[in-house]
Amino acid sequence: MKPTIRDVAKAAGVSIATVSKALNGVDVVKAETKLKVLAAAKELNYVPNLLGKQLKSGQTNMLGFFTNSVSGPYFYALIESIARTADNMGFGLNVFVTKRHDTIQNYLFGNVVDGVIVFESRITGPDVDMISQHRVPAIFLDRPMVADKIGSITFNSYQEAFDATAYLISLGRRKIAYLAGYPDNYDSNERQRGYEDALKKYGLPVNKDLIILGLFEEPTSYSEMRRFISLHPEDIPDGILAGNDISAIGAMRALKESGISVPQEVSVIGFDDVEIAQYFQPSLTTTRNPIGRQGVLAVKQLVGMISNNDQGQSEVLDGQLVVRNSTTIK
Amino acid sequence: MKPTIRDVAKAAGVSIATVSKALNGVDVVKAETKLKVLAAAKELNYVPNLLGKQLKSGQTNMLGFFTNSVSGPYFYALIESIARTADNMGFGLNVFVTKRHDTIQNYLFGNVVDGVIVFESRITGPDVDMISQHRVPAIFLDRPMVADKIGSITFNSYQEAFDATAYLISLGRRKIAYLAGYPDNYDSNERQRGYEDALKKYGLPVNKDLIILGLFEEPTSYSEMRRFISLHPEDIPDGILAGNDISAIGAMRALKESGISVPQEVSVIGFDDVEIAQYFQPSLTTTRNPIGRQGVLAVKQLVGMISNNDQGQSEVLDGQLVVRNSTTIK
DNA sequence: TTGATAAATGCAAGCGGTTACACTTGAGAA
DNA sequence: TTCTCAAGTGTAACCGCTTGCATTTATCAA
Repeated sequence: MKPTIRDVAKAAGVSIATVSKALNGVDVVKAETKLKVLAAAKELNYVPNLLGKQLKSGQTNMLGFFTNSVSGPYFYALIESIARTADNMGFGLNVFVTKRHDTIQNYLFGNVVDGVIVFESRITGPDVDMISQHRVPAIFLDRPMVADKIGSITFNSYQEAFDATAYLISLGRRKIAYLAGYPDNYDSNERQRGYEDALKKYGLPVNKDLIILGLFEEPTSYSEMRRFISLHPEDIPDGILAGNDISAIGAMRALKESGISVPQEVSVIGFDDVEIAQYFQPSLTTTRNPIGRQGVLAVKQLVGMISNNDQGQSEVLDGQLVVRNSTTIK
Repeated sequence: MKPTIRDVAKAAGVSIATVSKALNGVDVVKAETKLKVLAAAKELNYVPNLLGKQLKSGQTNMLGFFTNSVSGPYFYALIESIARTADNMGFGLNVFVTKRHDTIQNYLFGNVVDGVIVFESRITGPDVDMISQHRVPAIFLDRPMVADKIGSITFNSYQEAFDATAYLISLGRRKIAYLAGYPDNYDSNERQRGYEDALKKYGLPVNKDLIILGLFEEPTSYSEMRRFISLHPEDIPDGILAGNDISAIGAMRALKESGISVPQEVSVIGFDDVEIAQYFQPSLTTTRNPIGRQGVLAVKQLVGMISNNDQGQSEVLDGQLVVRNSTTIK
């Protein structure tokens, strides 16, 4: 059986209280005793049961990451930075990809994490109320939000889309499509809003037929793009603003297969600047979103709320257009 | 304060034992009482503290995933399938990306997970002994391994590399380079062994100069490939077996920049068939490794060990060559 | 009505730790 | 020698839950 603190106490010939103090560096134990305890612990390969510790202390030193998906390069860049930062700050990371709402609740409020990072559209209003009520510090990544012990780190999607669209227009593109993401996704909608406002600003018509539903995924973007091309063979746009990079890649594949040249006939812009964007042929013009920074800031703000009782705040990160070879002047 | 089982008991006018039984479906409680308890629990927004539960029951219903990296498309495909399968089987997932060895030990043996999936070269012999001793069920993904309550799910890297190399030879390629991964990585070494054995089998020389260190990463593969080209401009290989897909992509980028055509002058084969391989231009010939299946099987075997006391076993998955446009006959 | 039996419920121990507080010990002062 | 006090150690309560077993209540036959 796994040794407990009692086994160590017995082996060292002291009480469990002394073992606890010796092991946790509470410096009231005599140096000699401490050595005895340490030796006994090592001898038995003792590793403390964290559950006992956590139950007693009310802290788990664990962060939760709740998400509805973990697929796509955006997410792995995000998880990477969250996991690494959490580790650096002395926290472990729990990743929950469940779709079951009751499971989410159980983990969210089951004292299994000290705080949560949320990218999960199924966590809605009532849940947020519960989060407040249970006083679980939370950071939202998929929408701006601020309340007691609740904050957010989001991108400036509206402005980025506005600028990217304006850039396409400056290249002489006049018929620009938007490849939308999930219908109720905040970023996708903000990007669409920025796209439409830019069109208006420069006197171009806003045409709902040019909104294509790519759902942030390659296959969908590819097939919807193909469908669009076959439906309007004479009426191809000369610019595409894709909801994210992988979506842009799907669109470009469809264009290529239809013999339409990128960037000459159609210029394409993505979002995020995920790793593959620069390696792709043609390399992708995109808005670089500081994904890694989003993860870092999320963890830092969260840990601040947990450890220093900080207030939550809504931070908005600016992206930056990176011009590569998928866009050119018309 | 967060309500506890005592609060619910008080509100429902019963004992905590009854609350526990009512809430956990132990069907000895009277229907009427159960209703009262459920109502009180809902009224108070009661969510049980999982730590108490876990400490008492000795089960956490959590799986741990220990890895040294989470970057690259291989890992996110893996995490995705692990997380999803774990969820389907009623387990949560803890992801540990820490480099700190003592942290690994604390989490690994701190009763915070019921079993672990390991892709982490820093977990070596002594740790494995500890794992056995602490009786933590474990699955290794980065090396074959079998012992009591320890199993593995790996790829048939040797055979896959042998076949891929043989395929390049069948296309008339005679000077084939191997773009190696991490030096002490099992898969990378197995692939190299298969590559070398195929060369020997078909009477081609094995030349250590043709082993290029790509480290499984795009930038390294790109720069090492460039370096190779500039050092031996007259002596470019006509085939490249890359340690993984992203590495192949790096090599192709370098070749393209040097004006060397793929697949005509140099044919390139990757490993894994990650999502991007099919979308890339030229689309990548590669060995499809069932990454998703690796994750699924890992979780299933692990849960079998946890719940049914199954024996650990070493499962080896076969890959399959997928021919696309990065290879052609010479 | 009473007793036997079954159905519900409650008491209390215990999971493995931490920690307030009480206790023991020994050194130095009176 | 006796007292005081600091240093070191130990006792026991507690964190929130589950569960074996004792106890209470309900049911029904005699």
